[in-house]
Amino acid sequence: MARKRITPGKIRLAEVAKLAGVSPITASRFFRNPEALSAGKRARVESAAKELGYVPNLAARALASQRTEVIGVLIPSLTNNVFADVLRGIYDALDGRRYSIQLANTRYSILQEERLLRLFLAQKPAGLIITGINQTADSRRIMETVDCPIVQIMEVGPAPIDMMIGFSHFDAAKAAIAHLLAQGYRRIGFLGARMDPRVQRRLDGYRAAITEAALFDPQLIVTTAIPTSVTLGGTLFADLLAKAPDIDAVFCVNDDLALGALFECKRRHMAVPEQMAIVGFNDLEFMASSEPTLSSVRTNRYEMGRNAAMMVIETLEGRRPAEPVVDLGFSVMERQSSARHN
Amino acid sequence: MARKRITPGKIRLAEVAKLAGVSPITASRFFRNPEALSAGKRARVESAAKELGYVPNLAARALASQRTEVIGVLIPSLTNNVFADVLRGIYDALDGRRYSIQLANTRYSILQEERLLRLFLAQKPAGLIITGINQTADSRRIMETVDCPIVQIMEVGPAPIDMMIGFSHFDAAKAAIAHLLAQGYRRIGFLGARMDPRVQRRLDGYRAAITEAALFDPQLIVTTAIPTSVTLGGTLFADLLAKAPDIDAVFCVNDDLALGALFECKRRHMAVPEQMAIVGFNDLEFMASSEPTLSSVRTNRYEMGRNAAMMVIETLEGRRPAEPVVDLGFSVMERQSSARHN
DNA sequence: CAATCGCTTGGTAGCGCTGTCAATATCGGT
DNA sequence: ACCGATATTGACAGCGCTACCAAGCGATTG
Repeated sequence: MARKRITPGKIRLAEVAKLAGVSPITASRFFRNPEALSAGKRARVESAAKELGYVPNLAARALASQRTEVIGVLIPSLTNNVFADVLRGIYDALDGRRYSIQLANTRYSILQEERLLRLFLAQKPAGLIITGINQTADSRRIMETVDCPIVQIMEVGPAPIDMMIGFSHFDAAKAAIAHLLAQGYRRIGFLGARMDPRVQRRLDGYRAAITEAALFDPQLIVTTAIPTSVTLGGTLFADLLAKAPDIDAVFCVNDDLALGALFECKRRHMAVPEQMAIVGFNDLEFMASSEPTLSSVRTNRYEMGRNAAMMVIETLEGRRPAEPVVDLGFSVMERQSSARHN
Repeated sequence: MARKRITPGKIRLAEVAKLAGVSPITASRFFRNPEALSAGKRARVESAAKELGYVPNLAARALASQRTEVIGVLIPSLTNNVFADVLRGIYDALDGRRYSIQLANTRYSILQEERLLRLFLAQKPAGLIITGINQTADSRRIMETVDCPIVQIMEVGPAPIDMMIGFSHFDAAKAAIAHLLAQGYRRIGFLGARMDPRVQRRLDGYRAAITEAALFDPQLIVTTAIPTSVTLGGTLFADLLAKAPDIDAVFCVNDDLALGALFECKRRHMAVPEQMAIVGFNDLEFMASSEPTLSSVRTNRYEMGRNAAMMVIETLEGRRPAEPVVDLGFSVMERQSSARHN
C-alpha cells in the first residue's frame, strides 16, 4: 500500500521553487551556482528561500550528488597544544564557507590512522588533511587512488601524496643547536618524549649539528616513548643530569619538556642560563613570559592549519595552488634561557 | 530518456543481500539491529559484507531514516586546554561506536552559538553537547522543541534544557578562597580574564567567601575581557600589586594566569608562598610540577566530556540516565604555593 | 533569412537506504 | 492437532536532491 511519508511542516526545495515560480532544478542551481541563473530568477529564489527559512538537506544532496562537503582531518592528538593551534587555523579558514570538518584522532598510531582513513574515504569527503608524512603503505596507496585534494601537514618531505605544508623538523632542531653552539655552549643534552616521527627527525637534526661540531656523545641523549608533559620534562632532565652531570645546555623537543626542565633547575638551584641553558620547541605562548624567558623554535602552527584548509578549498574551487609543497619555515627565538655563555 | 546512473564497481547493500541470499531489507536490518535476525542469516550477511568489503552509505541512510548519527558539540574555544580535555573525553566515549562528532566553535559568543545551533539542528543530529547554561532565549526555545538528547556541560545550574553535567564554579571558587583563609591569608586578590559566564561565577564565589570573612575590598579585584594567557597573568598580577601592594595571596581564575603570576613573582623576587600565595583553577598538569608547586582547583574535565557523550549515547539507546543533572564536583589541590601563612 | 551558437530553464529518473505494513515461519499451550 | 502469539522476513515506495539530457530563445553570422 502506498503510504506517503510526507513530513508536513518541512520546507523542501520544491516549496521554495513553487513560491519563486521556478522549477525545483532551477532552485537547486541557485544554491550551487547562483551565477548560472538570470538575475530575475536569482532574486526570486533568494527571497523565497529566505521567506520560508529553507535549509538544504545535506544528506539528500550528498546522496544525489555522490559527494559531500566534508573535509576530513586526521591528527594524532587532541591534547597537544600544537594541534589545537593547527585546528584553530583550519576552522578559521572554513568559517562561513560551505565546507565542514570531520575530525579524527589517530593517537599516534598509523594503523589507527589507516582504519580512520578507510572510514573517511568511504564517505567521499571533499578533501582530506592528514598529519605527517609517515603513513602505512596501504594508507598511501588508498590516498593515491582517491580523487580529492589531500594535504599533508606538520612537515615537508619528498614525494607528497598530493599537497603538503609544514617545515623541516630536522633543520629546525639543527638551527636550535647551532644557536646554542654559537652562544658558546658545548655539552648540549637532548630531551625527547613520545618519539613520534617528527620528534625523531628533531633528534636527527640535533645529532647532525652536534656531530658536525665534533661534540657528539650518546650520554647526552635522553628519550622516552611516554607522552610529553611538564612533569616528564623534570624527570627526563634529572635523568640527563645523572648521566651527564657536566652538561651546560639542554635542547628539549617541545616546550612542555623545557618548562619542566626549567622548574627542575629551580628546584636544584641551578641558575638558568648561567649554569644551564634551555631551548624548547614550538614557542608556545608561555615561553616568552617565563622567568627567565625561554628560548624556543617558533613554528607557524596556526598558519599551517589555515593554509592547509585553504589549499583544499582552492583546489575544490578549481584554483589549484601553484606550488603543491609549502615550507612555512621556523625561527629560533633567542631569549634569556640561552643567553651567551661567558 | 532513462539513463541509469549506475556506479559499476560500488558495493551496495543490494549486492551484499544477493550474495547472502536474503532480501536487501534483511541485510539492512543486520547493520542496525543484528539481534533481530536469525543466527543463520546473521552469519551469512556478516560474511557477505566482509567478503565484499561493504561500507554503508551514510548519506543514503540519513536521507531514508530522517536522522543522522552525528552528535553536535558546541564549545567556545579550541585553544583553551580545558576544552581539549573535554573533547578528548567525548571522542574517547564515542570511540568504536557508530556515532561521530561534529564540532563547532562559538568563540564565546552566544549569538554565534545560536547561529551554529540552527545550522546543526537543521541536519537532525542524533544528539547535542553544548557548553554552559547561558544561551540566548531563542537558542533555548529551539533546543526545547527539538527531539534529541542534549547535554549542557561545564557547569550545573537550575532548569536544564535536557541533561546537564558539570560542577559549581561558584562553590569551587568559594572553596579555593576558604582554603586560603584557612591557611591564614587575609588580603586575597582576584585575577580574572575573558570573564565569560563561568569565570563570572567564580568571581561571585570569591566575592561571597571574602565578604563572609569581612575582608572584601574592590581594590583586590582585577579583571579584563582579554582572552587568558600566561603573559596576561603576569600583567594582571602587576596591575593588582599596583592597586593593592599589601596583598598576601592571589586567586587566579585559571592556571595560565596563575603561572604568569608565579613568573611575575619570581621577576620581582617575591617568595612564593612566603610573601605571596597563589591558587589557580582547573589543575592543569603543570601545576603539580612547577617550582614551587602551585595550588589549584581540580576539575574533572575529561570525565565531564566522557560522561556527557555517554549520557547522549545511553539516551539514544533507550537507557536514559536516571539522574539528568550530574555534579562532578571539584577538589582543592593544596600545594606549596598556598602553604600555611606563618 | 536560414543556420548556428550560447545561455537559461525544465523534465525525468535515480542516488542507496529504511519506514511501514503484510506475510510467513515458528512455537508453546491445551 | 489446532490456535493464537511471537519471531523473522519481505515488498514497496519514498526520503530530498541533483545528474543528465533536451529544449526554448534571442542573438549572431555569412
